[in-house]
Amino acid sequence: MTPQRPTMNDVARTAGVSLKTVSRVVNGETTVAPDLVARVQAAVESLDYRPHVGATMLRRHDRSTRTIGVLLDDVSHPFSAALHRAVEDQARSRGIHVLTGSLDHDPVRERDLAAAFAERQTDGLILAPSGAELEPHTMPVVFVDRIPAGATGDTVVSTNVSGAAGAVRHLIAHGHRQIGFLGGHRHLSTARDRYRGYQRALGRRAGPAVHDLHDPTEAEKAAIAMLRGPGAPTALFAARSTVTFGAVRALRRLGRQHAVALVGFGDFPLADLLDPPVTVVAQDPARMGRTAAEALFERIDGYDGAPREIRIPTTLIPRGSGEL
Amino acid sequence: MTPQRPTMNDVARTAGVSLKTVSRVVNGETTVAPDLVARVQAAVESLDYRPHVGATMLRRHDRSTRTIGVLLDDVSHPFSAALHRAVEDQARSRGIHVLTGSLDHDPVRERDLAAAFAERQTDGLILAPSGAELEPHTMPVVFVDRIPAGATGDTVVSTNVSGAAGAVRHLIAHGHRQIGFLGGHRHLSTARDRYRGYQRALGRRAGPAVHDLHDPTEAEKAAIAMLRGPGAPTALFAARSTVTFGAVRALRRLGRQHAVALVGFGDFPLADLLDPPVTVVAQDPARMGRTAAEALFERIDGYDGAPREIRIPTTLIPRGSGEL
DNA sequence: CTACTTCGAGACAACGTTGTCTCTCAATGC
DNA sequence: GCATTGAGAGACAACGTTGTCTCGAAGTAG
Repeated sequence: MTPQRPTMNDVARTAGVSLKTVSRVVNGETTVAPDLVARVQAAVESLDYRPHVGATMLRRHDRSTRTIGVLLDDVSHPFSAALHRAVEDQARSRGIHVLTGSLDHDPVRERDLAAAFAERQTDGLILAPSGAELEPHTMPVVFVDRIPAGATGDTVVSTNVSGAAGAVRHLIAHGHRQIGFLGGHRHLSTARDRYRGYQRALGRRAGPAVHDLHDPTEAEKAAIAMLRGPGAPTALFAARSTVTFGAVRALRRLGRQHAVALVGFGDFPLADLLDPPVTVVAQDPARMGRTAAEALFERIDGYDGAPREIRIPTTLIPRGSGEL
Repeated sequence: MTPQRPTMNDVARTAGVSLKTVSRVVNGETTVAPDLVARVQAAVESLDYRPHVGATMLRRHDRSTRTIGVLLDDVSHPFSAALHRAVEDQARSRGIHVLTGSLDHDPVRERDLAAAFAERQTDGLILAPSGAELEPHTMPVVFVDRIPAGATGDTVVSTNVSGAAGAVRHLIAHGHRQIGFLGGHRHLSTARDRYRGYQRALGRRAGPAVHDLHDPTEAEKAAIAMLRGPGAPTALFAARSTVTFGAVRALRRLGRQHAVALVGFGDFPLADLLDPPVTVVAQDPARMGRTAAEALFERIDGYDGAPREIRIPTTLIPRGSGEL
């Protein structure tokens, strides 16, 4: 037998008033006599009554759920986690709840979760797209970190091209001419843009490049091969933090961490405590999340302008590894 | 004028069938003639019809929302983030969505968010308690990481006492007799338990102790003071990872990172790349999240046994800093 | 003292969907 | 050829709540 939560009718009966009066009290209307209010509240307490959200939504014509969805690569990854947190803070200030999901770069998961959130009628979605064909939906969507392949909507990204170019120019300014590139999956716009920045800074002097590196282990192997190969670079540019970790390990392994320069894209905790401390182009995931949330709320509130592409600046943080 | 989503009635009209037939098709009942199914589906497509969740819930007597809440200290903190991710994975395998919230050790926020989730009728809650008085609620709750002050429910925690004791015994085994303790807020059960483990391992030989350290900066100051003070320890035990960061910085600042031993409670990325690599007692946040989610789902499914306290073992990972 | 206003509180319908009942029509068995 | 069955499809009520309408009582003005 199910516990059967009490309804307004039960409350009305125990309080000895009409159903509608309970409704009024529950909704804080002022047109109820004080003693009745007290009786109703007592009954609500004693029965532990809670309004049925479904019925309330139905009657109020309220399709808004005061909930948004956030779909990121992996909520346990520091970048995604910081972004998520910033979105949550923005949402909290508006009394809105946040549903989360990790996509792991899986297009199927992306499509399914986006559809599920649409189905559950979240009021909006913040999505780090990895190339899924999204079902068309009416709900507002803001893309973060990467530019989606097909769909249109507001997009919040780092200044990937100029950030990467700045990193490489920094290496050039420190005398490096042979600079290697280690990058992530090229089907993601971030990987492509950072490579473009690298190329832009170097022109025809572009050095050896390895793409589509997935995790630190792969990156470590690629870096070792590059440093042992012909035309070995004197400096490395690592286009994302997992690749940076692999590069750090590779240099350490070869005992060349003080001989080969390294600049990574994306800051990470303890970068300043490594030996040498790692120079990075820092992104600002918190600001990206905040900005994405603001854009989404504007859309939810009815703003209907053309899709915007908002670029969040990156910052070069010289720490030692890039100034060798 | 509101966009007004279409209802089943609209679909029925455009498909030229009865309301109920649409309901049957939408719910995948098999007692509908194939041509009607096709007509209805076409109408659903063309109108972009989606069932009204409120009405569905109402009619189905379905108070379940297939959603759980996860309230942790800070979803951008690696420990919370890993735990969150594990919960999410468990939930996904059951087709359940996850609402998140960061509490920042704020009891008001804890109470408010727990109440809000109860209000929105999540089916259950996973909570890292920090001492708020929770309103009584009917929804199942599983506590993680810390043991709540008042409320009762299943609890999933690390083996804090024995883990801390093991860390300290490890230092003792390496010849240390004067071991300092750096810990977090004592109103949290984790801080108290880890201190108890420290005391248990040392008995009356317990060394200097500083409690209630909040962030790396505070911890760094405290460690420096301790190492400069009278009876300076030859080894440090840092009871949480933010404190460990501060201790690492302090030793580095004093140039004593190869002279004073350090064991931290809680693993962190790149610990193995520092100099010296940091020995830790690793927790298993992913397993804690998985376990908590399993416990919660059992409760949601109706299990009604006495509250359980599940302890997830910790693992000592010697890396160098504790073997000086 | 009457007429008019105001205010509190209940009756009733409606929101969009699904469970149950009923009806029709065709297929089946004897 | 008639009764029986069953499957497909519609009519209707109901879920728990809120908007609207109504009604009675009390207050106010003339």
